[in-house]
Amino acid sequence: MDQSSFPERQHDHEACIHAGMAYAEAACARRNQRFTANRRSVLELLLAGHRPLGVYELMKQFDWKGRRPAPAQIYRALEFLESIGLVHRIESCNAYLACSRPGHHHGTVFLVCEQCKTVAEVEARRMQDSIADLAGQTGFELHSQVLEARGLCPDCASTSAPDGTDH
Amino acid sequence: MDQSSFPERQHDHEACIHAGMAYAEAACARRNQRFTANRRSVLELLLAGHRPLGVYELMKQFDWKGRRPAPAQIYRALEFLESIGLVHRIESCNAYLACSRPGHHHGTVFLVCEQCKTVAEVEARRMQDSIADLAGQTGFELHSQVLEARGLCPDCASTSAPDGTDH
DNA sequence: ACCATTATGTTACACTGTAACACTAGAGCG
DNA sequence: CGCTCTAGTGTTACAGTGTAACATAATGGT
Repeated sequence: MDQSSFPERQHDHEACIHAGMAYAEAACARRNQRFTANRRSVLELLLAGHRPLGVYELMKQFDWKGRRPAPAQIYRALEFLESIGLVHRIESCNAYLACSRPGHHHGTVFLVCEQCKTVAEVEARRMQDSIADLAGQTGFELHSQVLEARGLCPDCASTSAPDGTDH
Repeated sequence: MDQSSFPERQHDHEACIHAGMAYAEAACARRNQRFTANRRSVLELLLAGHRPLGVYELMKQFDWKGRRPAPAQIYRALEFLESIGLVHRIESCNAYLACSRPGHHHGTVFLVCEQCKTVAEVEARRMQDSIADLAGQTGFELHSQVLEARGLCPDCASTSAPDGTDH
């Protein structure tokens, strides 16, 4: 199998952090909203973590004048970042992930590795179309979707089945 | 639009409760596992509720010799019922739903109404195939999927846009 | 009857999420 | 500059979700 096509392997982490911060600046400017220290810190932690982080994890990492913020602080930043498409909530993890491709966050599927906890975000127009068809056929008015696959990323799949009988 | 095809409209509630209980009996017998009072009660509540119920809701409804069970009690029953495919966890609701079609619970999508909270469970082989393809192409070893659509069921969509401009 | 296994009853606690309210920083304006 | 309005913050308190651990009870097999 061509594991090199797995998204987590081919992206430039520094670049995506930078792109994320830059996109956030631009998006806020465009909407006349403020990219405050609080929001900036949460986004930086998520971009650096590069996997879904729970709110407590964020709180612990939040080195903030010697004190720790309350949950509400974090949730507010997350809600804001989600609203401009820079952060996704991964429902099956109760955790939040920085979007790796700001500006292209429509109809994506999250491939969640149950072992190393990394998440790949892949475009899935066919699934998007399928679910829209399904809604249309049944008269359901679609607002949003939760599309998450759980399993093992190529790295973990190969190490947990090193004899080659990995399927 | 043909709203009569929306699954929630065309099923026989009494029959699905009965089928669920009967299926549970059979599944337990087949596996030499016990269908205890605890498990039976939780399944009955879920079948009767016919929408996703949180653990606290279940606990409150659990009229059980004048006392209330602790969460662990409920979680144990839910875990068991999920393992034999009679209950699904709806991730985007943090709640549990009795399977409306016991024995056919593979590759289904849940259509969650954000207004009346009902959930329709529809077969979606195309989405199943798409996600399997996606995993195959990227070398991801797929274990399970979370496929949930959020929006308005036909009833709620029509009442919230009675002038016909519902999209 | 005995033992092993499975499930229950219970306590306690950790994580996740929200409501409410007082306070502060910025933006707009006279 | 000072006033006012708003968005965002800092904080407390609490509600909901989920698990660990351990003692007890019920069942099944020999």
